[in-house]
Amino acid sequence: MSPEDWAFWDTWMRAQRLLLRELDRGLQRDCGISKAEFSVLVTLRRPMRVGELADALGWDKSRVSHLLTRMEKRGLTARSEDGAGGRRTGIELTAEGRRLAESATRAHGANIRRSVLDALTPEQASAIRSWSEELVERVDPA
Amino acid sequence: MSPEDWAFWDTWMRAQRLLLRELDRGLQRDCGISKAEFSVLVTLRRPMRVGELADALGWDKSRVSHLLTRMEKRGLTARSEDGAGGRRTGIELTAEGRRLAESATRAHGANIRRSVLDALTPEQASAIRSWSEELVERVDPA
DNA sequence: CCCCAAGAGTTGATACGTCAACTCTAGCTT
DNA sequence: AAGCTAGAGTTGACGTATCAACTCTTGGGG
Repeated sequence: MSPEDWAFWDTWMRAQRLLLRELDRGLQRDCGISKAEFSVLVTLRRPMRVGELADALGWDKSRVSHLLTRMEKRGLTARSEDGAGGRRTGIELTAEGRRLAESATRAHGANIRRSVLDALTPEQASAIRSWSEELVERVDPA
Repeated sequence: MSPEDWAFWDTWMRAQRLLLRELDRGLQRDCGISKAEFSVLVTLRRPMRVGELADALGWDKSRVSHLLTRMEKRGLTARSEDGAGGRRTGIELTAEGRRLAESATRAHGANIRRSVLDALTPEQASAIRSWSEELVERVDPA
């Protein structure tokens, strides 16, 4: 790696970190939740199993389980008690969770638009899109 | 935010996460250190104060202090005992730390080149470079 | 029918980042 | 010189991510 390569890489990663930090703080400030919690809220649109949610998010089951435990304590999600027939029915949002999902989507979307999308030129957007798609395809074709 | 905007954003962030995860694992596998530790190793080329290192990295002092405590336990860095004259002399790499810094730079650089740089078209690279520079300038002009 | 193997989910240990509170020192004020 | 304040550094608490170990259920052989 040449010094220019390192400089390019450092700047890129620095921009990335600054952006994520700004968005995280916005979400925390406006809605009182973390980005991970936001992801759960918008993904859990219907009752699911833990494994299903983990797959949808591309996360590890353990991470989902820990996060659900914390969200459950705050009344955002619920684990349904094992059904009488012995079937596990899974997890779902509470009414409070659904309400938050709605308002957080609005607030977070506005932040993203303002901090990122509005500042992108069409060429930048298409280059980033193509790079992202290629990388996802290469690393995680599923 | 339109559904296309959300899809664009989700793909971008997903690519970012996959990339960082891959590089982190490579660094851990090849050198036994985290990305944060790598940053300290390459930045701490001479004895410094904690605050100076924190500024250079753009991190908070507390984070640096915690990380130094962990790295010290593993023999990578040392806090110099307060000098006789009452001057604080700060922190530095051990010989082991210097050795690791050298080899990790090589290994990590090769991973970055292979996973990222070699896969970028010139247009993608220049779009990403310009976006990164603009964002860093906007958010953290220092 | 019993046992066991596989999968789902949870838990605990450890590492990490952030925030706020704390300690210590040095330089300044009076 | 005594006290105060500002800045540096550390620590503790908490939320979070990852890994491995564990439990529980279930479904399939014997």
